[in-house]
Amino acid sequence: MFKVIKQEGRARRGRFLCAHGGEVQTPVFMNVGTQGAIKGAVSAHDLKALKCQIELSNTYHLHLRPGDEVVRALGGLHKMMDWDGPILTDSGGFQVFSLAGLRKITEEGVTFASHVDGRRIFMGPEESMGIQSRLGSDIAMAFDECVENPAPYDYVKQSCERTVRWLRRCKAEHDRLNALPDCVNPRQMLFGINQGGTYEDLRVWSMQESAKVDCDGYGIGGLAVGEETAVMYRILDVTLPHAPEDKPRYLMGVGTPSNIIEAVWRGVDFFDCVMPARNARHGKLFTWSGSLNIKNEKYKLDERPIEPGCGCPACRSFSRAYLRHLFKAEEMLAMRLAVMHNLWFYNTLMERIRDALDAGEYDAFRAEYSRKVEERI
RNA sequence: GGGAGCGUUCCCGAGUGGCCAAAGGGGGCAGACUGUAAAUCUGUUGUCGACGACUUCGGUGGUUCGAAUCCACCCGCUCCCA
Repeated sequence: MFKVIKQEGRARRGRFLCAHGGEVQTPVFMNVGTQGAIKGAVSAHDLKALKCQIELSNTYHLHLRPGDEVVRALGGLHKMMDWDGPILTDSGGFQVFSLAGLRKITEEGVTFASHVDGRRIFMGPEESMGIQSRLGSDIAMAFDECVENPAPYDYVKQSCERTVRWLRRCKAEHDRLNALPDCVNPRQMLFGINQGGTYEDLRVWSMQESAKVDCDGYGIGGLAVGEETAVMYRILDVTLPHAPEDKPRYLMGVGTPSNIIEAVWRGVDFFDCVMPARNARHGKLFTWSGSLNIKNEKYKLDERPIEPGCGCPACRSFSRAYLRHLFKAEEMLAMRLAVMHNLWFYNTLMERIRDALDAGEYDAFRAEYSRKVEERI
């Protein structure tokens, strides 16, 4: 399923096999399409043109709309959105965090007030697995609690212990569902999730316990939720040595280009983040020499592409000045082009990370770009 | 020709004696955004040698301790009747 083909320090260059789309080259960035579409009017077909290897969707959102039974009736998520590559579904654990004002947590699971219509919905490990099974994704994420930061030690301890108990329930239910004769995707895999906030002992414990459950990969959750970047890196430093070597590690929801470069260095293989798409919608675009706000007045007459030499659909044809105009005029095309640029940038970033690892020059790559991509141009 | 209104800072538009450099939108300028309740949110937007000062509410003159607010005339615009 997963094979590390080259290693430099803790950084890994690998290959991962999925039911759909064949081999995934890692390190990889998964492009986020929460509701089965990338926000900004970008389709699965566009993702292909943007060098996307894996798409990510959300259990909670698709359960609310259109409903996982509807998706199943439509032949599963791949068929519905016409994407034949791998799909990872997030379990809804992040919504336990982001919809904090609208939920209640017990050992059984979490009761949410739907943000769509306010109705009560219950989701526990079994429910999340059931929904993800009906969606037919290639990778299901375990149902966890993404704890806010900061949070007291005692709460984080009890929460991450419960997340481990939930993982065992997820695993049992996942195996049962995959064996059913009418399973949408019987080759669906399951990733466990490490939690523990900013407490190193809890992180290590969580990783060790999760590793005892036979998962296809392990997510590192609950990071980049307000803590200092240095704290996130330290958690990766102390936690990843306890993750199984032969399974992929997925740093959930992270992050900036620099975060990714640094996390790869610490042994992470999978990433996802709303940042490239959301920032693009808001006019912040990434380049190899830093980020820029295309809405700024200084681009009014700038006839250069966002990034000279970039091969994305926006840069191949359009100027900064035109893109700025489209943003100012609130044309949909502005967001679409901007999102495509940022996703292309992220997917290209991963490509270059892989190339550097293949060449055994990752340390040099990291030294050159980790700081540079954070600058403001 | 007769009658009734209106003119506010880039725009629209509140304000009808002091608490008004003047509400609220829009527009402009800038910032934030990390497993997406986000095409969202925040700041700022008269000038300056700036915890104070100066200029501004069509124009001019007046009343008043004090005027965007009251009075007179003038300019411009709108509507109704002829």
